[in-house]
Amino acid sequence: MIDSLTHAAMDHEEIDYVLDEQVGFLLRQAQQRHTAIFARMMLSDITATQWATLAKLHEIGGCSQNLLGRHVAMDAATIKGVVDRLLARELVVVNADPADSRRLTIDLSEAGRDFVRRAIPIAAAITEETVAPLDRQERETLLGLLARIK
Amino acid sequence: MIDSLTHAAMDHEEIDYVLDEQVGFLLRQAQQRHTAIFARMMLSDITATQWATLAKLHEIGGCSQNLLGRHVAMDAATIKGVVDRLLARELVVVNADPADSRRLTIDLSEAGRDFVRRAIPIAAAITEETVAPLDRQERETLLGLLARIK
DNA sequence: CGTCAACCGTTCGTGCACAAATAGTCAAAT
DNA sequence: ATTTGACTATTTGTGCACGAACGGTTGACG
Repeated sequence: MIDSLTHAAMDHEEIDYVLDEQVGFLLRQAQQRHTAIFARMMLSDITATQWATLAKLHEIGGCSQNLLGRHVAMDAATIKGVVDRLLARELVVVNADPADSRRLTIDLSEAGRDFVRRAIPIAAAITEETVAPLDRQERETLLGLLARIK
Repeated sequence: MIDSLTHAAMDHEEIDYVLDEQVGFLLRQAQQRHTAIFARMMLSDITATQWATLAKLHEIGGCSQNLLGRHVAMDAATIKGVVDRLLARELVVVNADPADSRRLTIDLSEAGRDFVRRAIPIAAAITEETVAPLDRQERETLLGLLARIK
């Protein structure tokens, strides 16, 4: 009797869906905290996306705008806005590609290179602060898992 | 000689900062993928934040707008926009709180309750798809680590 | 040679996210 | 009873993020 009642209840029972245990909800909150840490610690009100763009230019050197966007996981519309704001701060320079008139070549300006040099230790500290609740092994685990679902 | 050269190099060497290994950059990309999965699978062009709001209302019942925002990790300005869009779709209803004229009470509408019932299995499938590259134990680990840095 | 598919940058519209400022309301302490 | 401080919702402004559409360029292929 109890069994049949239980079984009948199961038939109509909703899936156990608890918002606070969903990976998407947790991802959003983790990123919110990271963004807040970034805004508090980074120089000159540079945002995380702007920093990603500068850091990638520092890694790979000059690059067409769209390709740069692919390197930092931004679509064409987004990278354009980011580059425009970096341009307004004179941290990057834009040149027409003489060999292909479709392309704009984006480079760090001298001020941009200087900024990156000063900001790298801060960016490292931001990462450290973001994962501060985790020990060294847990940090490695988290990076590995995130890389696999990205 | 080699040692002293190495040591001299270390003195001026920049911190090893590789963008693709930074937790913030990986978090953003993981969330981008989740958002894309969500947009592809969810009903009626409901976004992940709108869904979070509906699902939380389903969990806790009616709620003031600001408190609802705190439950779903959105500030007052953000939750207002989300509620406005849900209101335009007639998935929620708004009533003045008779006991406190500052408050607006947000509730699921009948259509909203119906939508949540139909969407819960889909939301569960979206979570499943997001963590599909991970096995059961890795999923648990990821949720635990994210919860600690959120 | 033409054309055609693939690529480049740009623009528009929608939707989060948050800081800061505003105005109204409430409760509690003086 | 007034004031104080906390809370409510709202508005404005800036910055991602992405889909969709556009026009221009390139290179390859028939």
